[in-house]
Amino acid sequence: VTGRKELDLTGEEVVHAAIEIFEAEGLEAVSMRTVAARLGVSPVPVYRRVGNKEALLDAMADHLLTDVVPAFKPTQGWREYAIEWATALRDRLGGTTDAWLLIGGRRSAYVEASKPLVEALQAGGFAEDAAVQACRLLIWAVAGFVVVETRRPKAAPRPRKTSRPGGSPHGISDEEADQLFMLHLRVLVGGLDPDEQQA
Amino acid sequence: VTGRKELDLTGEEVVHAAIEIFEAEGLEAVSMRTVAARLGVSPVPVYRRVGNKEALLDAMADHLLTDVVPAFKPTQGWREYAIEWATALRDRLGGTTDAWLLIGGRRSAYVEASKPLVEALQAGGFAEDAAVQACRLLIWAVAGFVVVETRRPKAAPRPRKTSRPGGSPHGISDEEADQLFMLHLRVLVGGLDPDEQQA
DNA sequence: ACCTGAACACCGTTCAAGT
DNA sequence: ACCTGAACACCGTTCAAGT
Repeated sequence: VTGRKELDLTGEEVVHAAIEIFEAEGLEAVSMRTVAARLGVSPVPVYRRVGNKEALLDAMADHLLTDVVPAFKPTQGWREYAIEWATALRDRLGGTTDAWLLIGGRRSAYVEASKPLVEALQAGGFAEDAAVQACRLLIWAVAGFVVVETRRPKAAPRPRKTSRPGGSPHGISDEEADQLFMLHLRVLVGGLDPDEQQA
Repeated sequence: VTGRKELDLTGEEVVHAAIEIFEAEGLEAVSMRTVAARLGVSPVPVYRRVGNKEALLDAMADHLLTDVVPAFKPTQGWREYAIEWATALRDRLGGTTDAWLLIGGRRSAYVEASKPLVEALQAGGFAEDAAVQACRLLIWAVAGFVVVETRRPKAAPRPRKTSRPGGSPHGISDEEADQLFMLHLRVLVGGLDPDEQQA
């Protein structure tokens, strides 16, 4: 076996520090320099552990979706579990102000969280590919809700035109959005059928 | 009437220049400085027209969703139109590499594009609030697809770990994703009903 | 070997002149 | 009035010393 060098700074620690900054101050406060500063080192060791900022964001996205979905209890039906699963995912992504910025375009981040749902669907009679497809549909539903409904934090420093006419005539409130999300899930889950070959 | 000063640089021109850079080189190439340079001026006039970068991105998002959806032809049913509408929106958002970055969190950008669909749904028997809700569901479906399936451009400069195990065991191909998007729309549209009070 | 300090080429934004 | 040049406080990233 090769000897493992003893390091006082691990990649884990770097990601952890980045997540702390992210949860406290939002994604734009996360920089290679602020992460390094929080760890009390220069930027160089951070680069040595995580490679570059893109890789750090990848790792943060993975971390964010670790252990978020509930376990599948065989006593419950797959439809019930699918709704629980999607709601847990939404709560996680909607809970942090700009989690969607971190998660968008990083399909691989969903892989771990998907596994219990895919298994539950297979237990419910879905073929493997159909289960994967159904899971993807639910991911889209969650991601769409989060990306559209999560407002980005603002600073409002110099608005040239105070209010555009027609600014939000078709808006809905937060509680309505919540109920509507549940409706979306019910329509989607209700429309899925293990016995129907899809796509 | 107050006299209108004659200007050789308008807010329109600024947004147009920004959109050109965005479509050619992606969102990260759009900076107040690159936009100014393309217009042959210093950053200051750009700030004078659009306020700040956040406001420029808002205007770009509005611009991106202008005139993208087809008109509703009364000969067609609302279900058919809803699918056409969502597909047009998806093509627009998926066509530019990181349009979702621009569109995420900016609910107001969807308002104009939503109007024809809301009208079509009302013509199909939906009450106004039910039509707005159904439209929102479709926006989520489109946004979710785009935000998850659109890969971000990469540079791959210094990957510390070449491949994580379990990288994408549950991935699907692009064509599958397209067909799956259509399935998503059919399930969603099929589940909508003007006569059912929802939410 | 691994760190720090300094540097390079950028950002968003604003200030003090210039015309 | 509106521009430009320069500046401030940041970025991501890398280089040349230092230990």
